[in-house]
Amino acid sequence: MAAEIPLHSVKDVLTGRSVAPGDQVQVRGWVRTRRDSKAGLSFVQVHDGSCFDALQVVAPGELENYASTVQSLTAGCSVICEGQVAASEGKGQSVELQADRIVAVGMVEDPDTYPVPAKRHTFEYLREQAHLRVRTNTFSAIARVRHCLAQAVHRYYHEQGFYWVHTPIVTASDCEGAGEMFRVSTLDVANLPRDEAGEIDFSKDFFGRESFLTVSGQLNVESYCLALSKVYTFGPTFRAENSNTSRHLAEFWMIEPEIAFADLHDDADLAEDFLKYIFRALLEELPDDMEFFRARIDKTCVERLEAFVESSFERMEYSEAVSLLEQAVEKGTKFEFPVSWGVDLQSEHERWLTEHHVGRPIVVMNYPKDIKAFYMRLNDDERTVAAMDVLAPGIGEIIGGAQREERLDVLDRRIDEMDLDRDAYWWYRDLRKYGTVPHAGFGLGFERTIAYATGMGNVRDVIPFPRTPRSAAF
RNA sequence: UCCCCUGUAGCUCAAUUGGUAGAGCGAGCGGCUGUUAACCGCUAGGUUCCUGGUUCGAGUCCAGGCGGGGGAGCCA
Repeated sequence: MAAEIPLHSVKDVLTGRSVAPGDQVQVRGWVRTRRDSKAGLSFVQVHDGSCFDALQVVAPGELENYASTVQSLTAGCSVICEGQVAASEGKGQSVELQADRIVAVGMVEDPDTYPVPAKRHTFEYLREQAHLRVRTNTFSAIARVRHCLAQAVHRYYHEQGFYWVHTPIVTASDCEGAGEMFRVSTLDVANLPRDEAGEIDFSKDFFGRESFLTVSGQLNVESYCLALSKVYTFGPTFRAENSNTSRHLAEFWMIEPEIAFADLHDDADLAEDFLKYIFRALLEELPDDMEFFRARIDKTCVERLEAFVESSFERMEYSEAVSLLEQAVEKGTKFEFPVSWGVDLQSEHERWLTEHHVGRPIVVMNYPKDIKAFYMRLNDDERTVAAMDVLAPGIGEIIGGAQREERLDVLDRRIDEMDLDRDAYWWYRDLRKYGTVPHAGFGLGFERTIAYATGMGNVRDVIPFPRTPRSAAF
């Protein structure tokens, strides 16, 4: 693999950014298809992940390994190609590579059983081939979108003066209260230590107490917020809920900003500005990939995002949402579940609001206190808390957030009302004793965001190796 | 966890009232062509998810299990 010939990505060659027709270049990648022409040449589509399109490599019959190797190339083979960049004689691409050397680095040992040949596959099948599905158009595009959005998240917060805080993955307290948790233990499950009462003795466990994988970085990040003012987390989150839906994963990534000296309206403003920023970045940076999603996955995804970044979120009080739904019922809309003030909105209600009533994302604010978490700030009406959900068409709840209860006496009252243990929250309560301030934040599900942006219908297809109940292959 | 649907060739699916397995795509070979969802021909490819039951006979009917999908709940 001598290096006299400069290596370039497929993207370099196709965009002409650092390569011009006539240049000698080397390109490395994987074969998507090969088409032979008995005029004595073959066309090999080579992709390397650098962009959506593959590079057409023209292999003349004069290559010394033409018959022995080039004509045996099939989908999935890895190759190194050297040659001259040239304007294409055919339709479908502006430039191509006129190869004078093609090295097969790794052949596909049995093309008949290669799991992802160049043909249509269902997403369900490709989930079982998660190690190879990224070689397809769809999944390589998803990988690039995921990267683009992740980079945009960090760039946005960095530019806005936020600090990225690495909250712990392992949590040794059970006070997070956001759902079922995965236990982390080094105890021998076949021989558990017991105390005198016969209970499992977790003091013998690795951390000297029960420990779990985090279900949210929020409580921890609040402590950093009350010193650094603007912070966020972006990392993996784990929920052991037995949820079997297209929008739940047992392991997913969540972005949780937290801002000090801020109320619920500041929180909603941040959510809106933030989402617009990352979607604008996606539209600008990956037009080819987004065009693919528009053409093959969801015809409306691009116009939806374009409208999203130009319009403002609909904002609505919970009470207003309930009366709208009640009016809809009076006018004949059928819901499976009844609506009345005090009950949580069902999926069908959220869908009606965001898809049917306003047709774009909507922020619902100030929910009844009895259906929300203890740390959400009690409003002056004493019956609602400063909570918000951002609902998106097709996905449902994409953001859940709140202004936090900063008053220790009210927080303690709420902890007691919900039958929780004040001592377990001692350090969280400390934050209210020592220089407390109004503050707020939210959690954005990263996979739901990607699904919304691309029109992909299942979050299992926008994370490389999905973990769901009864499924942790790969 | 609950409700509904589903499991046949590498993949996507057919198979009449229960009667002994078929197509397209993919793959291999050949033909044709600066090709590009290529096209034409030929060939290979099956423990019909598993276990048990009914029957002369089960891909088909019944029971249980396992896997997959959609919806609900929980939530992001």
